Amino acid sequence: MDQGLISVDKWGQPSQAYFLTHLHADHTQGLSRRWKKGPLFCSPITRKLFPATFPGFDLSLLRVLEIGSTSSIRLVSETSRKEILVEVTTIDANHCPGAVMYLFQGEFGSFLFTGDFRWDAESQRGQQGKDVLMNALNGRKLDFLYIDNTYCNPSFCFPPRAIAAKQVVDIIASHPLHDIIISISNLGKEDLLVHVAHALNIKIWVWPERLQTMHLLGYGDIFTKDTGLTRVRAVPRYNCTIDTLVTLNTVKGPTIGIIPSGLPWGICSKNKQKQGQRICIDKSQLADNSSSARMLHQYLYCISYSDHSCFNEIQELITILRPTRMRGIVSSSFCYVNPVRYFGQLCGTNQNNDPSSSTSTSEVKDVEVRQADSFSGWDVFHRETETSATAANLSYRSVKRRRVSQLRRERSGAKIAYTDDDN
DNA sequence: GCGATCAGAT
DNA sequence: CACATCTGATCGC
Repeated sequence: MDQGLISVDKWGQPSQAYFLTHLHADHTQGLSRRWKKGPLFCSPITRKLFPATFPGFDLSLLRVLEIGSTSSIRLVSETSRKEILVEVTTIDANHCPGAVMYLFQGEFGSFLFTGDFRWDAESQRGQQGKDVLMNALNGRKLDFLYIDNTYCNPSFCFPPRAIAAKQVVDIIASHPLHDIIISISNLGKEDLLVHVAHALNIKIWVWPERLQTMHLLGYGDIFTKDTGLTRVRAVPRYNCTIDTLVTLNTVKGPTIGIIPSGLPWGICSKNKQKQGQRICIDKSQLADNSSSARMLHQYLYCISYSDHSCFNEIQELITILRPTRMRGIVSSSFCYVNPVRYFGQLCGTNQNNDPSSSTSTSEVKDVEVRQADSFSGWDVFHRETETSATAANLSYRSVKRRRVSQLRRERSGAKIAYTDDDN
C-alpha cells in the first residue's frame, strides 16, 4: 500500500511533511490554530504572516525554506522502513507575498507544484524563478507538473502587472477630485498599491487587519487606517459593488471603484425582486482582450491586473519543462481547462493523455470524477516498486471550507471598510 | 460558546 | 460561471 509522505496545500490526512505554497484561504482549508499533524514547510514571508492568520498555532511546527534554496528532508517509508531522501527546491511564485512553488526530487522522480503563480513576461522575478527551477532540475526530466491553470484558456491574455499598474494610476490621476476604492483580498496586490502610492505620492487606506499585514510586510509607511489622510482606499472585494458605489456617490461624494482582476467581469441585472445591477462574470468579455482597462459602469473600472499567469505564460512554462505528465491544480474555474488539452502534445509520447478527457492514467482516475469541485491540495504517495512518474500516486480531497467564528468576529470591522467612521 | 460544515453571496 | 472571501445557519460537542 502506498503511503502518505508529502502533502502540498492539503491538511486533512496523515503525512510526514506538509508544504504550504501561500496563505490564501483556498490553500489552507483544513488548517486551523489547533492543527498539529506534522512539520509544516513554508517560505519566510508566509512564516511571518502565519501567527496573524492562525493565532495560537504551534509555531514550533513551522520549517522555513528560503526562496531559491534546496533542502534535503529525510522521510521514512512506512512500508519498507527505508529512508527516503527528498530534495525540495523553493521557488518564488510571484503570486502573493510569500507564495512559492516546490520542486521535489529524489529516487521517486521529480515533481513540481507551482501553487498559484504569475510569471509575467519579462518580469525579473519570473526570470529568477525560472533560473532557480532549471538549475535545480539540472537537465533532469520533470516527471509530474502540477500547474496553476486558473487562466489556462487562450482567451485569457493580460499585460504584465507593471503595465496594468500604470493603467490604475492613470485612472486615478484622471479623477483628481474623486474618492477611489480598489478591491483587494486579505493578501495580494500589495505591489499594485505600493506603485499607486509612489506614483501619486499618496497614502492608501486599508482596513485595520490589512494594515497589520502591511506592517508585517514592511509597508507600514505607505498605508493608513485614517480615512482623513487619503482619497484612495483599498477595500475587501465584497465591498466594491455597484450598490456601494451608488451609495457613496449619493451620500459622500464622487467616488469610483477599481477592480484589479484577470477575470472577465461584467454587469448584470439583479434578480427580479431586487432593483439595480451587480458585478458578475461575463464570458462575452473574453472575446475582447484588446483592452485591459474597461469601464464596467459609470462608477466602476476593471483592470486586467492578475496574480495568476495568463495562457501564454502557462504555455511558456510548460514548453520549458515538457513534463512527462501534468495536471491543473484548479478545477473550479468557470472555464476550467486541463492543461493537457492544450499542451499535451508538447510533452512527448509518454504523456499518454487523451485530449478529450482529462487523463487516462489509472492513478488519478478517481480524481477526475470530482473535477467540478474545487480543490487545490495534494498528497504525494511513494510507490516503492516503481521509479518514474508512475511512482507517484496522487489523491486530493475536495473541500471548500470556511474559517469562521473567532476569526470572523475579529475581522468583522472590514464590513464597514468603505465608511469613514472607523478612523 | 466554539469549531466544523454547508448554503449562498459578491 | 468567481482570482478569494464573507455572511448566516445549523449541528454536535
